Amino acid sequence: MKEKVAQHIQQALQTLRSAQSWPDEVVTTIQVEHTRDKAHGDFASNIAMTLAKPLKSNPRAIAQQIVDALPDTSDIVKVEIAGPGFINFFVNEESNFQVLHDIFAQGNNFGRQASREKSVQVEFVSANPTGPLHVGHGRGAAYGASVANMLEAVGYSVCREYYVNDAGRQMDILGTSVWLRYLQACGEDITFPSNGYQGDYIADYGRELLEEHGKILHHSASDVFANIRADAPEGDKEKHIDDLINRAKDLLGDNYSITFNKGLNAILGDIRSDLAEFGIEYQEWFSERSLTQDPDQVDRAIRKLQDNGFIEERSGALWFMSTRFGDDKDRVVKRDNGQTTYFASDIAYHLNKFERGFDTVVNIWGADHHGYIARVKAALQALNLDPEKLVVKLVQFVSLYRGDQQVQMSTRSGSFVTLRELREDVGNDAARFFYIMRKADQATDFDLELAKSESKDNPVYYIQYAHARVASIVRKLADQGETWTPDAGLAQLSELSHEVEKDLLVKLSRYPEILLSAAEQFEPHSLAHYLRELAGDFHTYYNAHKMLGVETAVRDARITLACAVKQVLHNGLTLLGVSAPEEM
RNA sequence: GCGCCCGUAGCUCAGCUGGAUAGAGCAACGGCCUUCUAAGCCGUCGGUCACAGGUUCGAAUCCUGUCGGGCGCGCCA
Repeated sequence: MKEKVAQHIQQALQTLRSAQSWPDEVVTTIQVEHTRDKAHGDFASNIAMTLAKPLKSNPRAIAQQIVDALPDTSDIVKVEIAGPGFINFFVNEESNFQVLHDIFAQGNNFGRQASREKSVQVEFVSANPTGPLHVGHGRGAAYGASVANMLEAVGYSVCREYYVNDAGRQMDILGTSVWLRYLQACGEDITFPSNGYQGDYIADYGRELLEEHGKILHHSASDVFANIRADAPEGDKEKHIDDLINRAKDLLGDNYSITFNKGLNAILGDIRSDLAEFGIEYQEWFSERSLTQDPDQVDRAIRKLQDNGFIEERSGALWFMSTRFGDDKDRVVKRDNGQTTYFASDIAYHLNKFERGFDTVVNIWGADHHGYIARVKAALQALNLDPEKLVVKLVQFVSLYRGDQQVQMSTRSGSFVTLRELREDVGNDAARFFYIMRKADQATDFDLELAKSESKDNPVYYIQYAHARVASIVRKLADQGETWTPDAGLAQLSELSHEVEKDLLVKLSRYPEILLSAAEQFEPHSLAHYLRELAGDFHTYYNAHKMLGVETAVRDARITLACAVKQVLHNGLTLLGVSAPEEM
């Protein structure tokens, strides 16, 4: 309907242009808005005001000209000029009912759009596989999954991807940590390094390693720690752990991969099942290590940068001159010891993404990564790729509260609340909803008590309750031996004449545009807010008007409206990964 | 110091890319269950949109500056 109004205005402008020879360069995008105040009709346009300046004329006079030139249509019953020059449109009552026909015709597809032949990749979570996901990752997971679902719903072909950082020093620290725990399980007396991974799960993997492989990885503590530089506080914890990593590689030889893979696979397996249980499925798990394996894409990316003239050698290391593209400082891609940096892998990874041909690449990163945006975009430009195709959405931190006490988190120390613990505590529905109900780029407090409370304070239950209430009405009707069908109801829509009913119809008709805008702006929170409002309008309706025990035509019409609300709540909640229960 | 996010009701937050008198929830207070789920509804109270300029028909929204808060600035990953 909004589009129709815009089209009418467009026609009027055409007419005026040809009749009065308005300058052709006077081209404005026609804005039509839903009015906030019913006195202003259903839709309003500010077109006359925006044209006032280029036409050097009074906005109200222009508005009058436009109104006079509007085509005749049955959709619009009244047009008014108001305020400084707004044109207000009053829509025919009947056209408000159209949305109900649409909802019943399209069902679960209502709000969805046909394929638009555009592909988008959404990469999210991508936490290092060095430990279980914690509550911070959960926000990225819920946000990324909702964004991906919404984009898919409005017609994009979506690839959900997890970038697995299975290379680099952190992974060696993990593998070595597992090995040391294994040695302890073998009975060796070992002081665990302060910089190793402390979590209990590492000790579990060590014991499992012993069960699975026996003593083939065993070496005496004295051999392991011979000539190892001291740990903190007397020594340097970084040097200490590096020495231990090298010792592990020396002593274990080819078997080093056993302990390395034990840690990687166990943790990655845990992450995958955690996310799957959270309702999140990926199309692609992209391994960082695969970039360096034949053919070496990291080297290739560096060579491309070199060919394009953006690599410089300084004191034995290779630097990418990202300052040429507005970055703060140049960045090392290959160290003087010949090892490539994490950033080099990232360049290769992004090159790979672009070569896969996505129309848009969306990276969802923790807010602490914002410094990377400039350098990655710089790299894309240096590779002759379009940095506009890369969209980086930052997800700010989550502070977890239990009551009024903040819960501290740290992966290394092992004292953190995992996503799994959170899910078990508050449930998947509350977790998914709470994570996305705030704008992603805003830090948020996650109140465990509130999420868990089955009370009116909790917005998840408020929305689900509205859904369950409709289901309950339909059940009740069936219990009474009565039947209702959408067709019967759709034939009686003229019975819907109350103001609340009209509000609900208008609200329902806005769902597709809310969804589209939420998807394209990457803002699931606006869908969440919409659902909250829709549920609220329904609760108001439910309390004001009876649906059962009234005359059949009225009953059928009202149940039809209620079921349409139920359908839209269901569609919206599904995209957010929240269940829509039939009863509560 | 530089960069990013932010500052809206007592609290937690929306505000649809510049529109008409600034919106929810919670908290506080007062009402509504012999009738479809009270996990609900109705009403009241509550704001100098951090501050100061600027842009224009019009600013919470855009620009500049100031103040205040959070985060990031490794040949780590």
